[in-house]
Amino acid sequence: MSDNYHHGNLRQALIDAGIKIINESGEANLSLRKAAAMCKVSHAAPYAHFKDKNELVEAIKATVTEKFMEELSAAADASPDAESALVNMGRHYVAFFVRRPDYFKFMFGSQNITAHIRFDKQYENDYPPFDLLKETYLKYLVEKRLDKSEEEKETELLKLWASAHGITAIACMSGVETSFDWEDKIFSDLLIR
Amino acid sequence: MSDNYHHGNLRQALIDAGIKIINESGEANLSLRKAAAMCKVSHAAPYAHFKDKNELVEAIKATVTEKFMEELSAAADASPDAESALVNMGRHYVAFFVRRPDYFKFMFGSQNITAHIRFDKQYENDYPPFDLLKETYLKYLVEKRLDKSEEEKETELLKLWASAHGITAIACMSGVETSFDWEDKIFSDLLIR
DNA sequence: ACTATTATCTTTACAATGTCAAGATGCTAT
DNA sequence: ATAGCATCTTGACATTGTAAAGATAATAGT
Repeated sequence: MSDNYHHGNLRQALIDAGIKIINESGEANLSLRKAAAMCKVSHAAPYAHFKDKNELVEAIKATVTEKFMEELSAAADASPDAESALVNMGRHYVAFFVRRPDYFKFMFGSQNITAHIRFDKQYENDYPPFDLLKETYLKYLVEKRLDKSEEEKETELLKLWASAHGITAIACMSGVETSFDWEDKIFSDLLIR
Repeated sequence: MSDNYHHGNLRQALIDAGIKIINESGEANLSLRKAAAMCKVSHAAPYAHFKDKNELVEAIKATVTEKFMEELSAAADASPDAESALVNMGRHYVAFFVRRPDYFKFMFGSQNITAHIRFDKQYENDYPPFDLLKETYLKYLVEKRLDKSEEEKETELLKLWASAHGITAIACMSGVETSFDWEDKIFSDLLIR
């Protein structure tokens, strides 16, 4: 192939450029034209490989999902049994994205909310729904006369919030199918302990 | 106030217009100029009330959070004790956004992933990480010789995924503070039952 | 009541972007 | 060798965010 005119593998190069842009300056800065420029190609060249910007975005997401899968599989394979595989996968699920928060924001679009889990100090939370949850949870502990360690409390509160948030995220995804009303059961389950 | 020139409460009107746009055609379609047009005001008028587009977006988010809080508070207030308040809040947490998935997408940007929780039929999932989790969970059941109902399995699988996803989302938010390594504990906790 | 100040809004302008259309270039199969 | 196709370029246009300059209305101070 000639050096200038035909790029060789522009499609993959555009995906890589896109990932680089997202890593360096967030999704807001991702544009077809910038990705094209990084590949030293005209601004309309991407249209030979992607129908529109969204198709590039989807391709990038597919690539990230692939990497994600590799890490999860490795975690599962490295575990002696399924139980530890589950725990390990959970850990890597979190770790993969925590290492690159921009990926998570890109894939799932997380918000910038400041919330303080700790109980030992009074913090100002800027997300009232979390405050309410925290307060209610504390009331629950008092009512039930449960005496938990700082650590236990943080774990449980985070579990409650994470489950609510995670379930909501999943429920808002178009294709989730369940056969019964799982919500109630899950939230009460979380408290029986 | 004069009718044309000074709007009266343009700031709130822009927020309302923004919410309407998001409800009707998603966040991608939200633009300062459209919101301004809906308020019958020139395209630069919003700059008297918002520094830039992001400030309008943040104001809209604050409004949504307010409504969200109202629903959660109502749920808590209507509950006889804190335990049921927690369960109720969880239910309304989900319900609020499920009623308007666009709000959740706007607030937290959820993806369109198709995943099938059900075990009684073989579905094609388009999100491999979920498949892996499902498989591993099934292995776990076999290894431990656990015999659970379809309903129990679905609940538990969803709980696992939701927790992982929710914890990740929360961990990727900038300001979350914890005092210890909660991840491990949470994932193993979820299995002890 | 009059004027100065400020908040609000308009008009104009520009750069970045997504997208389309027309054409150029190089590859490949017949 | 040539026809057809994939790939890329150039040029154009509409949408958008944003800045600057000025117009208009409300308000405060005198």
